[in-house]
Amino acid sequence: MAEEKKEEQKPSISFIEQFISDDLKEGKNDGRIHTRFPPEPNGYLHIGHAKAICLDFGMAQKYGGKCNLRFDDTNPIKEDVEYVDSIKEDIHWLGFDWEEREYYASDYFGKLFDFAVDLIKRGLAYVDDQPADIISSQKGTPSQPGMESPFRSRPVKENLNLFFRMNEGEFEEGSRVLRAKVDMISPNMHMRDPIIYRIIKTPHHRTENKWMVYPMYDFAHGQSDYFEGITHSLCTLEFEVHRPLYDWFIDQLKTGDYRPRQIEFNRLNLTYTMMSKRKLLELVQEGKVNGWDDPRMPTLCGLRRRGYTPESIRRFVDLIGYTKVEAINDVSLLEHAIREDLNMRAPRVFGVLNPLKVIIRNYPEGQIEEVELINNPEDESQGKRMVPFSREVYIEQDDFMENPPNKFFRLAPGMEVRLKGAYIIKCEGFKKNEKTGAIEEVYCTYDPDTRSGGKTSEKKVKGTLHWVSAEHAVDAEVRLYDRLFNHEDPAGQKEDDYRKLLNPGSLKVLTGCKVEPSLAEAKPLDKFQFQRLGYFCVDYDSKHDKLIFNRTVGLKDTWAKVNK
RNA sequence: UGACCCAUGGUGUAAUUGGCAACACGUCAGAUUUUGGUUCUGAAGAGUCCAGGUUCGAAACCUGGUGGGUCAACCA
Repeated sequence: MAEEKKEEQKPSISFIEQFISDDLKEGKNDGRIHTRFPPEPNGYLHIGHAKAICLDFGMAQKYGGKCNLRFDDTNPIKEDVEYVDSIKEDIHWLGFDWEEREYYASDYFGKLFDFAVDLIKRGLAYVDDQPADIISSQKGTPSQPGMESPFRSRPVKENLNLFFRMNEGEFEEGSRVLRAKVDMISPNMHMRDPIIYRIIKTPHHRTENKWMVYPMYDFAHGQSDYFEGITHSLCTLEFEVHRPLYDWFIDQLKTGDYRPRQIEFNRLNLTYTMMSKRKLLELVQEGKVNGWDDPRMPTLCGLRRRGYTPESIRRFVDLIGYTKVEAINDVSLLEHAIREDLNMRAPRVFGVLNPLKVIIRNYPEGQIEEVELINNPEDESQGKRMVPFSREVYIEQDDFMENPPNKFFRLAPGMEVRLKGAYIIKCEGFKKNEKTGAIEEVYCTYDPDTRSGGKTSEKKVKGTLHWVSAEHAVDAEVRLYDRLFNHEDPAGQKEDDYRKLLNPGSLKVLTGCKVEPSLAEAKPLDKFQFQRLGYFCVDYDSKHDKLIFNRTVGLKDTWAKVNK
């Protein structure tokens, strides 16, 4: 029949992918695509980097090209192998691989030095003896042109001599720099005779003491791309104004038609957190969080420890897209991505965070039944498990109210609920601490005919609770995480110290939680859904006799919403 | 007294390149449910920053505004 079939929504591609596929169609670079991910090894990767990684590796993958990993290690003062290792680990964890193409800007120090010498010889670079503040003031401002350095027309021979001696270690750090001779009155500040080499005597983590002069990032980055045959240099928006300078360098360097094409895209920003490496480092150093992998951190290692999967992060990145608009993405979209993933994968278990003892008075003392529970209703292949049931069980404190409001489908005096997978129980009474008002125990009876799966288990009740048999329960610590900052955009608040915006309640540690016995052997990073509560992940600190769970994210809770 | 970039529901993105503004998240209803989860159905919410212009037709092209961002490290 002529059924009007819905037009399959063609997945739209980003403007970057559009450029790439156009270039490919036009046969540029012999139809080759080669990208690179160029981190500086001076900190841990965060989810913002994940956005770049997914693009760099993703485009190469999709169009049959390659993606290099290149460490932009041009500043030995800030960089360290510790970071090199963590960066490699995080990229692999995310699901990408650079094969044997692990490069370093420091691999090109020789070539870069030769290029600098070449520029000097061609009268396109000179040694400036002035101190930093003078050079800086001569640069002018964005709205005022700069002034030429008195050393700008120094003879080639003298420049050469000085530059070599700079590298011999003959001069103090800061006493001289090498500058490219471009244009001091350019409206683009980056073109005003940028410094391209400076003296640094701190040993480099890879080249050690071989060099006394180091190229600036701007003098290393574009050329490194060129040396590696990169076709598409994808980077974030703030490098847009650097592009003319990179082009200028490549113009001096290139011998044929080939040149990398730089395309800029927007950074990833997330509500209630920040991506500034410097500020994240401060949070770590000042003990505001417990290390780079604190589950509240937006770092990849933090998210990993929190229980996020690489799939969920890739999915999230895919959802937010790449544009030139500076955007702030709602964390709820990230949370949606991890829920969506874990819903399919995480086995369901019973865990009681704030235990309240229920005594089933008509259940035989000493009797234990094993009840069968489905591990994951979304995935039959995950099978079933047996969970012990007995006369005394723990339920959640929130699941009992002495004076319940309307539509409270849980336990209250005279009300019936099902203990999931077991029986329907009815509340006959409770013990209350008269001083504190705390409910200490709840007394119930059960209906033996209502066992789940049994013939008469058709009986309907409004509420179903999770539970853990008191005698079989395993103790656990549970760490509940909330947003790190109270403000949606803590980094955007210019005046205020971002530390004042920290959420004091971002970590709550619960002890004495009760979880079902099947969890006793859970290993770090194992993920579960604590039924009716959320997704939880075993922490690295967890031990066989001291289980620790991190809450990745709560389940959607419409009851909490109406109850507000 | 500058240069460059940007502007589409609350948020993030689309709109096959000039042809009925769509999707996701979020929100709100309802159905299903032995998870107040999931799933399913539906709804509200922008007329595309503003003003002109080109065109039969503009979110898109042009001009001028407005608003936001980036650029003045011997950082990357």
